[in-house]
Amino acid sequence: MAARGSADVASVRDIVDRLQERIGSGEIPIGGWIRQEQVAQQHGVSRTPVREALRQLEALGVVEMVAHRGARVTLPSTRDIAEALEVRGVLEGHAAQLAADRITEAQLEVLAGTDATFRRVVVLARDPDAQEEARELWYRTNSLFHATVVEAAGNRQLTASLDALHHRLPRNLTWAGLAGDPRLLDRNADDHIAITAAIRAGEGERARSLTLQHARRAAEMILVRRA
Amino acid sequence: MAARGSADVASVRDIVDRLQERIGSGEIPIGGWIRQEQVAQQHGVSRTPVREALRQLEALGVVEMVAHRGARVTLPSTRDIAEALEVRGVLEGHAAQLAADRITEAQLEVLAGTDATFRRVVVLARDPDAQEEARELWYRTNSLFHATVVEAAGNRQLTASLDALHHRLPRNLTWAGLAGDPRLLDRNADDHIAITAAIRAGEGERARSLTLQHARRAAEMILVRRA
DNA sequence: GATCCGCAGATTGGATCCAATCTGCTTTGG
DNA sequence: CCAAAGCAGATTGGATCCAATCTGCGGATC
Repeated sequence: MAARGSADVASVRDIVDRLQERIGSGEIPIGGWIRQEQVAQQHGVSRTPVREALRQLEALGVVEMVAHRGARVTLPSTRDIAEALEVRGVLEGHAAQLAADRITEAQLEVLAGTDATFRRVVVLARDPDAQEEARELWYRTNSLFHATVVEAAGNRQLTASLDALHHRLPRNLTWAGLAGDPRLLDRNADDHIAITAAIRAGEGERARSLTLQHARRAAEMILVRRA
Repeated sequence: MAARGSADVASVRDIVDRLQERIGSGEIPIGGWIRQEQVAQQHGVSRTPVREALRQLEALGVVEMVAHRGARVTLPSTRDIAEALEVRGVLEGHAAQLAADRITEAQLEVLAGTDATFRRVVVLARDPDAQEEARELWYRTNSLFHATVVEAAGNRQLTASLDALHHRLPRNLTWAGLAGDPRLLDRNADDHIAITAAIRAGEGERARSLTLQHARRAAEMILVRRA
């Protein structure tokens, strides 16, 4: 059985997934170097499959490989982030539009649930001692909301394109912009609720434009924070 | 110097590019297997860098690797193609909308040139002996048109997302739908010209909806052809 | 005291080697 | 004559080995 970090003997796919997790969670910091030998030992394999995994991550835009120096987690520029969020808004907007026609009753239930949770987060975030809990809850809820809309759109290529974009962006970027300002958080909750309402009403065009606006507002907050 | 197929000693990046070319041009057929040893010899390297290149292509969705059997060029399903074309329409539609605000005079010149060439192709395609020439010219012109619009949009993430999508689709797919029907080809030329006009007039919303319609028509033709 | 040079250690890139697995053909049994 | 078993060749997956290169540090030089 597993004596090392995770499972004994791992496939390339496993290594890719594990590294994505560790990068996404911040365990491996943005701009940080990834040592092949270290990853190899953690997974109980030689460097060969690790190198292949790193090449996949390179193709996905998650890391960049520098000759004879190694792989480091891609550090997106402010421009990259702004552009990626714009594209994300476009794709999610389209997903929302499709969802308005195709969403199932069960998926609408899920959205109703996230709406309620977003409201709870607004309240929770007022407590200075619950910031970490609020962040975690908001992040999970936000992920669920967007994943549900995209799933309801029922277009796998759309899902794939959005996944690719997300992997190129640091996680919790939006929360960094929301944190500390109750008004922004409140508006964020309103955005989600309005999108749900438009989808439920079958108003695709409105769902699309609300989603695009929502993404652009998120982008603004993030860029202001970084400026 | 190079005694072998292309350049002597190639980097992983070179191998990726070369394989993409050979897949895109149809030299390696869809569904065909890629032999590591063969590619290695053609590039004057061992199988190690070839495997890394194949892993990148796998991450890009260009090939799929089957354990102990090898890499084969991805065979997209009809559904995959339909969905990818839908997403492409959305992204290019957005690009057209942005282009309407940002396009330069020089880029508009290029579009004027492609418009003229599209008209020439319509005429050329009436000659049964010039089919191959027409196909080639249409393909080059179409690529230039879309590349120019995306470039004018000035969003690198949008470009990257579209490139990723294109690599997942067989080349010359649209021509396969257009070929042999002068009415469709004529309409295709009209589409491009109308989009150019909307961009030139700065009417972003119209450019967007025309582009989306254009993509959907292309999708329809392709799917009818495959059905 | 600052700068340049060069060497030791660390790390990667790629070649080669071997075990595991798959394919297709041949053989064997019904 | 057909189906199942088995064997040989081909091919991949991964481990290991070695050369090339980069980094950081210490000493020589001005």
